[in-house]
Amino acid sequence: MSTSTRIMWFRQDLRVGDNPALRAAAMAGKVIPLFIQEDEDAGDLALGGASKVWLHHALCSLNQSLDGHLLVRAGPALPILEELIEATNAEGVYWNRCYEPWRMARDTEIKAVLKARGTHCESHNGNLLWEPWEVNKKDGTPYHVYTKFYRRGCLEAHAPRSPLPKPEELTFACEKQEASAIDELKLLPRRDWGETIGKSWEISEDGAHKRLSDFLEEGLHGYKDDRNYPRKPNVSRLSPYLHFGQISPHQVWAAVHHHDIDRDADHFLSELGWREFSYNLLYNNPDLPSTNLQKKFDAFPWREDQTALKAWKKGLTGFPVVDAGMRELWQTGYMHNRLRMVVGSFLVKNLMLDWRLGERHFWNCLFDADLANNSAGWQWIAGCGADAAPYFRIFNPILQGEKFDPDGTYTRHYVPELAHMPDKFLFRPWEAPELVLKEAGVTLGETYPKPIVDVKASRERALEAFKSLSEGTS
DNA sequence: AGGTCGTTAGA
DNA sequence: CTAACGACC
Repeated sequence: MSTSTRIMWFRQDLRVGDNPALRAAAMAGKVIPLFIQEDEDAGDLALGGASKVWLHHALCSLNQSLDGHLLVRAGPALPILEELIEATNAEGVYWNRCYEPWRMARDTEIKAVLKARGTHCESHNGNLLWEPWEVNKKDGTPYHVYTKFYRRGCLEAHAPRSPLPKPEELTFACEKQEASAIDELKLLPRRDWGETIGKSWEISEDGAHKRLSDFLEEGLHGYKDDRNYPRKPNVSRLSPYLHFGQISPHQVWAAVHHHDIDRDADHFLSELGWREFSYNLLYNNPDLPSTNLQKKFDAFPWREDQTALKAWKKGLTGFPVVDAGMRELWQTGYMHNRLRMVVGSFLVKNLMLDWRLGERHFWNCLFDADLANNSAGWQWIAGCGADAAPYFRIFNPILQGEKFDPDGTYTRHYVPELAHMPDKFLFRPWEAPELVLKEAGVTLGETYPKPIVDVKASRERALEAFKSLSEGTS
């Protein structure tokens, strides 16, 4: 092996297994593993509170995997890299690509500057099964319809590569680092929220693989149907691990292929396809996080209502299934996908508040906050995105509860003040007779809010508003 | 990846 | 009278 020094710049690939850039760096020389807290480069897209908590633990774990050698810095990436190259005589910098528009622009600049000064730069694909610029229709333009994108654009192109093993040999070109360096990034909040929020997760590369194998064992069978029931163990909960790269989609893809690809496995893989689709949309539409993909929505008459927004964020809308979802988010840094659709529809359609407000809140509160997935998801539920839910598809927050949480287990867990409500009225407590409320220990407006909107009237209001948009193209 | 309403087949 | 289905929003 060469004795030259190589910087491995970790970003959203906080793992040792299946890490193409790390492997390449390790084969080329001695390695300086580096992480940069990039909030200064990120601007408005600085990490949300929950993401910081996850990142803190992920870095501690990665540092352990690297035997304490992880260098940690904070600030604009380019000067930090230049300074480190200067100080260590590093001959190359290696990273796995990220796809946030601000990162792509910045990485291009970094590559140009470093190459100009004679430093070798290598970027790899560690995060996506298909590069976003690879998947296009025959005429070279991007897909707008998910099924075509995935079935034709992805699956018929080439199979995802197999996961790479850990580097056979990893020699460091730096000393062990002070254990307190990660603490000094001050990623953990002062209040105890940071500790309680993460307690049900094992935030490490090993934890990611345990989660995957548990899911394959307990959750994949029946996935297609049971993934919609928030109390069932049939969702993978891999999203935060995938976002931070503690597991790669290639590793997940390969592990699923060790099973029969039945309808459940096929459906689960297609959810990875949605992740690819979101990245493809973001790549082709850098304004996806802030701008309606369908221009006609620019004229949409969003309401201003701070009181309603606050009630939504706090899980005090008076709609038990909505409140359960919002409280799950606040308490655990996660929300089941079915609930994301329900609370999203409620915000955008029943409250008629701008989807970007929901996007921002999710960005702050979700462990898996991911620019591509979050913005594509909100555009989907708002109806302004690509291959989006048609505008008239408005979830009924009562029926969704009755259908997907039929015995109320999930809702009662997160809305304990309704624990003793009978199933019949759990999702519509305002319709319960006085005696039923009294026996359940519920006083509407005191122990639990009255509904902040009328379902029927707000639904019609949203349909009217959407109808008012010009029926012009896109 | 929905909901609502009207119609119809069937208890 | 209710469940199942399709049209439409």
